[in-house]
Amino acid sequence: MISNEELADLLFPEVTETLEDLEKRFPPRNLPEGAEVTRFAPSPTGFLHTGSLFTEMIAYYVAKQSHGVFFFRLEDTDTKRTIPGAAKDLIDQLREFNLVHEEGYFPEGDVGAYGPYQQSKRADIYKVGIKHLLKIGRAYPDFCSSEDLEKIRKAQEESKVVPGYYGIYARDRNLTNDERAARIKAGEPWVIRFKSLSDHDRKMVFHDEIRGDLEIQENDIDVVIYKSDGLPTYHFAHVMDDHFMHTTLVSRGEEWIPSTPTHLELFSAFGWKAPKYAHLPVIMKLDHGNKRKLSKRKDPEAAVSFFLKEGYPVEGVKIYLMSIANSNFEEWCIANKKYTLDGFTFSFGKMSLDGALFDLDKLSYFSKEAIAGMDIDHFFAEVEDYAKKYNPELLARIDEDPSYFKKILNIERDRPNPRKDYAKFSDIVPATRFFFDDEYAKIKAAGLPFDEKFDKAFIKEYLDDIALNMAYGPDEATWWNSVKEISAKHGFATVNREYKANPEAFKGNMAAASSLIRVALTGSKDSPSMYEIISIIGKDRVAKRLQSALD
RNA sequence: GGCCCGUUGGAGAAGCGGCUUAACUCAUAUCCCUUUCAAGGAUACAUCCAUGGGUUCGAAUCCCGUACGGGUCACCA
Repeated sequence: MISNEELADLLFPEVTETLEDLEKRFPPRNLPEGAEVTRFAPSPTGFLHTGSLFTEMIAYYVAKQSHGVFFFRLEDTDTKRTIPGAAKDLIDQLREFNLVHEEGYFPEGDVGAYGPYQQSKRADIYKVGIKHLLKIGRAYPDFCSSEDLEKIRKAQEESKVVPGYYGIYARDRNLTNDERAARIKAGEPWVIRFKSLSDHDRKMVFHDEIRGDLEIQENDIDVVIYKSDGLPTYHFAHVMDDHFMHTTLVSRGEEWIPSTPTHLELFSAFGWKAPKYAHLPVIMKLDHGNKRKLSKRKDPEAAVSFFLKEGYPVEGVKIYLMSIANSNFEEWCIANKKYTLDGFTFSFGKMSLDGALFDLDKLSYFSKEAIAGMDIDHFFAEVEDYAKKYNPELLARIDEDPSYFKKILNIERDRPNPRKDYAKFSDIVPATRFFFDDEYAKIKAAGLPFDEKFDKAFIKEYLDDIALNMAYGPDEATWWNSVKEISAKHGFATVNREYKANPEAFKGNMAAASSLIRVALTGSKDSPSMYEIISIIGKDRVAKRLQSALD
């Protein structure tokens, strides 16, 4: 009769380390009371999802505000789905968001004492745990092929019982060790399953930091914990890693709630204390009246790269996500008169339970606030950085004359209520075209939208007068007064009250007059402060545009 | 289908048995300011908290059923 120990040795002859050895290798962290150790543990299976960024950000802030540790672990146990380069992209994007970990996996190499931080490199560690479970009789080899499992599932469907590998359906659960040994020696392929002692008819309660006490049916399915490719499944890797990396709080998507009982049973089989759990709501999207998960395929905003490419300021995106995470955040911002994450304390208790709909309008609002809150040097640096990475057209414009461009960006910013017309950096390109003579020529060629009630000869006469005789400085009031004076000569009312009282007596009011100048200058009826525009473009070019507008 | 989670205006939400005539923010609309636009200021926008019962002197708030939405039942995470 073969014992559990002998069976374990037969399965893993190369494993000589014990759990105690691992405990020594990964001693407890020396952290102050109340410090949380959190992590972000994505799979390198694609781009960084907006929901992942949300999860990541929360884990990051929970660790930071408790003076704990935030680390990054690469969950690459699914070798089939792993995409080369995805891990690097993930981290590059986290860098852009200033949410990089100081401990964990990096493409250039791990940082930290609890690694490796890449699960595919932890196979020897997992084997120690598997062997331990084998020895204490809480795990066993299973020889079912995928066809066998399919057959079991079919039978269960027909008899309308809960599908899964459990109870009488767990075919190889009650094999004798002698049988197991014989089949292993015969070279049959196997996986290792966890022997669950739970009862499906019983309920267990666990505490969730967001949802409170959750009552869930126990999980009596014997889950696979060690795959035939020599790597563990998520369930097992999570338990081993978060134990030896001393994670105190696991924040993850709510899709993990149903498997938490399994994880908890795994922890207790080892005799370990489980971490706290916070199951986060998923960000949703409204689709034809129905809520659904933000989808990689259908929604561009599901990819974090979308925000980066469009040029949403990262602060704006983060502020927006925080406003979804904690409902009191916005009020905090208003009370503090600034839109920033600095100094705000995130709390799980203030999280809503169901998934928020992603709202681009609100993101735009926060992004405008974020941009308006930057000083001009910071703003310019951000725009330049964005242009270099994502927008060659914009970059070319900046490079033509950086100081000119900076002046353009600074229009109506130097004031208590700065202009808020840019929600994202890509908005800058169309909004600033007219400042460049080549672009202005194109706008003009397409036709300047002068008010049709004025005939061309009149407009020309008026604009010539303005070009030659208006004051180009030294301040806005002087300039505007001169414009009014000239306009009056051409029959415009300088006092709107007078115009309203007797519209027939005038060519129009100052709105109409200034509109002629604005259209000639910018090609549009809408623009920011004309005085600032004139100051930036300069007297000569302004005069030229005004005088040739009707050509 | 079983199990789990959820349901307050177009959106994010506050609310934790009487203080609610349901905060606050975005969006939308109107008005004001104004040389246009953006911003800013003001006002409007849920007769009611998915729904049906119940508990209570009193319910958005507690209990039960129903509906709807989401999640989960892999050698994926």
